[in-house]
Amino acid sequence: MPELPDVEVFGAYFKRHALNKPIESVTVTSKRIVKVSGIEKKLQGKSFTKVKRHGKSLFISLTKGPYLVMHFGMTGFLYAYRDKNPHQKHSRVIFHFKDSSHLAFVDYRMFGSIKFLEEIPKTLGPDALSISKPAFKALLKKGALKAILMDQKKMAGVGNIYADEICFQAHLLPSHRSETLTEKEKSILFVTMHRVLKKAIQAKAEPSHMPSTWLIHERKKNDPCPACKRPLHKTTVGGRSTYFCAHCQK
DNA sequence: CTAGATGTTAAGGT
DNA sequence: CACCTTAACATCTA
Repeated sequence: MPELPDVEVFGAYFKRHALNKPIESVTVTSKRIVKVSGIEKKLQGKSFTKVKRHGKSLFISLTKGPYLVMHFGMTGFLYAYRDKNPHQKHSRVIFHFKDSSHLAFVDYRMFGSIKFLEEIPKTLGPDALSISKPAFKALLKKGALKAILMDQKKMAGVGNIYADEICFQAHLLPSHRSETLTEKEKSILFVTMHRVLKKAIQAKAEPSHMPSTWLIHERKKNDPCPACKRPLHKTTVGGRSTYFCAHCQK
């Protein structure tokens, strides 16, 4: 679930529920998630002052010191609650604020991570919503189109679900070799990516709020293409399960 | 019971 | 060496 649009929504949620509140304590239930030793001491008494998203990560500024960086893996999300609320089943880290509210980092599969970093790591490419058109086009040199869209080193933010969606709406096959794309197709791809990500954010990253013409609703074998109703195909591209319409995408 | 699932990364192969 | 593919991680569900 957590690709760029989802993490953008998590960022807004974090802002609403966790910004500028002194931290009373931190509970770590799963050490695996937290890549920082002594996180409790490092956060105690400080406040989160700013959040920015880059790709699929949140970079959270503290009163002082490096960023607290959250990555949500495959199944991570945030959950805020007050004293009496029951907390989520798979809370791995809980931030307790002095005003007696709490924010839980929930992640049943534990592929998420929380760490401290001084800056955005160089292993991450430019954010998919900030990258310029020429820089984007320059990435489309070699390899399967979808693999490039998902490569976080080249460009950060697009994952498996939205890569399929972008290819579908751009009428291009995920397996399309990028070296054979025309300039025009590259432009269409760029514009489509931007539009898909923006709309997904407007829909709060909630598929049920996205147009029924989107591929995102159809991720079972033989589901009908939202455009032409022919059955979709399933393959593997870049090592990930991929859905596409052989009729609508070239 | 088995296979597969939205991500990342290390390891293996060409 | 560069590039691509696969396995592993932990847990749940179809």
